[in-house]
Amino acid sequence: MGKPKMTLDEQVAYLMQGAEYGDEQTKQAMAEELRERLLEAGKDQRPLKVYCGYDPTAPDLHLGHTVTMRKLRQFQELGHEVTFLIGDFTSLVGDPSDKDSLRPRLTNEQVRENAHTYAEQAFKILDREKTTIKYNSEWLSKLTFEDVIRISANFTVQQFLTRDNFAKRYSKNDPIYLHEFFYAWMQGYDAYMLDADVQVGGTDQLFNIVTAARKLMSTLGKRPNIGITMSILPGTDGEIRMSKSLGNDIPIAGDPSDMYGKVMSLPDKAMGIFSRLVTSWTPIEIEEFEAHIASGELHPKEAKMALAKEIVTIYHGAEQAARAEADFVRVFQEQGQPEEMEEYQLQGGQSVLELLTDAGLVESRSQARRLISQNAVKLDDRVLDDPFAEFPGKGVLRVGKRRFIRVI
RNA sequence: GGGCGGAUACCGAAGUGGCCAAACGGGGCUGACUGUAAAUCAGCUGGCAAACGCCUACGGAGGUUCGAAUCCUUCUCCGCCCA
Repeated sequence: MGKPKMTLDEQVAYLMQGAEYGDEQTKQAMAEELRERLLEAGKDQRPLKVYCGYDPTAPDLHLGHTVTMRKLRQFQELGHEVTFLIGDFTSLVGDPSDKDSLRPRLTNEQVRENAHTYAEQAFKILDREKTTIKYNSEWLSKLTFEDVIRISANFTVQQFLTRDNFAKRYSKNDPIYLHEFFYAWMQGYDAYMLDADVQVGGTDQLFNIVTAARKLMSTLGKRPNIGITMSILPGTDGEIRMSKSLGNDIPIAGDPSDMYGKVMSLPDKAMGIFSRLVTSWTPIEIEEFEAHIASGELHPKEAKMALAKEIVTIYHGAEQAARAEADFVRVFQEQGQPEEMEEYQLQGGQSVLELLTDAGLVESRSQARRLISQNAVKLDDRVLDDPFAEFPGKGVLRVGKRRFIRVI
């Protein structure tokens, strides 16, 4: 993979990068266990089996979704076997941390379709050739009630209540549904069926991976998997978990310039975590990156530009990334306009408001009015402040900071 | 099975008959400043309408009232207590 051979310790550092367990001891323990497993695998000349489960209900992928994919990718680079598990069965239950768990049940077709979208995006990061895609309904749907009871008898309610998410809700008298316990249960069973050496997930999966899965695996006579739980990527506000519904996400399918711009709008303090979670930089490179910023050698703006370029490159390629950067410089540093933009064919007699709506630059006429009254609409640097005036003519129309269209 | 409490906009959370498209905080957007950073300041944040306004919206369905997020009935869901 073009990466120089790493020593065992370097590998451990690389693979543990961005992992977070809430306490240092668990982290040390997991790192140590990973080290041993890597050593052993090396001796036996076998790759580790690594997997991460994905819920096929989220169709619009953003950078936050890619954190675990990056981690899988790193394992691939080091020659390990990766399974991209679609939780088609699990998604019927819904993750306890997911408030939206009452959403309508997806049809098999929708699941397949979402899974496909997911995988396609994932292959911008993962090596397609080295990735196995599986669906957990393959084994979960075959379990009998008897199987479930028998396995469940190895768990106590108290064990489940150690999960922070449950413990909190329990003490707050918020509902905890019985079936939610089975989310962790099923995840453990997946790990068992996949013979997983390593399971990757977000920190919100800590319990599922580290407690439930390990317990279930050892109960059923397998070696417990090692959990790599990744820090949660914050959104563009730099604080709160990236999420589409919070509006602070950076979609990965969108326009390269927009993506570049969104990264640039991150608070400086978020650069570290972004570099660790969503770039392909090595721990050493990241260390240098941060050291240079800290020492003042690298201006934070330059640093962020490098970060933005790196991230855009991953999804759109070097050429597009360079173009996005050039656009950014032109538009925001030199007050110019992007090199390329969509075009809109002017029709005679349209008002400013009509044009904005028709060109799809706004979500509603009300929003368009608001923007106009906020002086956010400009045609070639001239503010258009009357929504009902006839649209003046050809030129570059700009709405807010980043929406451009060429009116022809 | 019984008693009590609860369900509010993107999220959290006020509001207990008109002044409620709904306080406040977060998030988002816009403008100023700037490095599309932080900090700060100002504004906006359901839809339609040139406008008067109109429509949709406080879990669902009915009802009382000139008028309901607010009162009543009922249904769904949740929590607590008792059994």
